[in-house]
Amino acid sequence: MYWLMKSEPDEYSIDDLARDGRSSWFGVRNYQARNFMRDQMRVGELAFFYHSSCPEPGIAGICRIASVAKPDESQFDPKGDYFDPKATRERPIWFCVDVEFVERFPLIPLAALRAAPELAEMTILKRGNRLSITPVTEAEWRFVTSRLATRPAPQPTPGPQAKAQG
DNA sequence: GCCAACGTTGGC
DNA sequence: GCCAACGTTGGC
Repeated sequence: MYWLMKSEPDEYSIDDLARDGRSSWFGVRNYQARNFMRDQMRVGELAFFYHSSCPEPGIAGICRIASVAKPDESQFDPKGDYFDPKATRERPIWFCVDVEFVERFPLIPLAALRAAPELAEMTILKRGNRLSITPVTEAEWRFVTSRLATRPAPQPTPGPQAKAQG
C-alpha cells in the first residue's frame, strides 16, 4: 500500500527528515489515522510527505515506513503537547510508526494536485478531508511520481570522446 | 444511542 | 483571521 502523511513544516519538514534520516511519527491523535498506522502499515511501504498548514501546502517528498506501530511515547508525557491523561503504559491509546527519508523533490503544490483529473478521487483532495494519514492508490502514486515530481536531470556521463578534448 | 455544543483542521 | 467540515464530548 501507499500512503500520504501530513506534517506542518514548522513542526517537522521533509528537510528535518532528510537531516535526521529517520524519525518517529508521533503526535497523531485521530483514531482513523492511528488505525491506519497500527493495522495497515507495513515496513517498507512508501508514503508521500505532505506539508500542510503553511504558505505552500503540497507534496514535498517521499518517506518509507521503517517500523511497525508502537506506543506513542508522547501520550505519557504530562508536560508535552500530546499528553493523554486517559492513556497508561498498560493500555496505550496512541501508536506511531517510524519513517525514514527516501527522497525530496521540488514541492508539488496542492493546486497542481487539484489540477490533475487523474487525481480527482485522491482522498486528500476530497472536500472536508482532514485526515493526516490517508492511503494512496497505486495509480495515484504512479501519476504523482512519474508526472508531477520533477527531479534533477541525471548527471551527463562523459563519453569516451570527452577526455580527448585538449 | 442521540445529538447539540464545542474543538480542531487546514486552505484561503 | 475566517470559516467549512468533520471529530469528540458529555448530558440525557
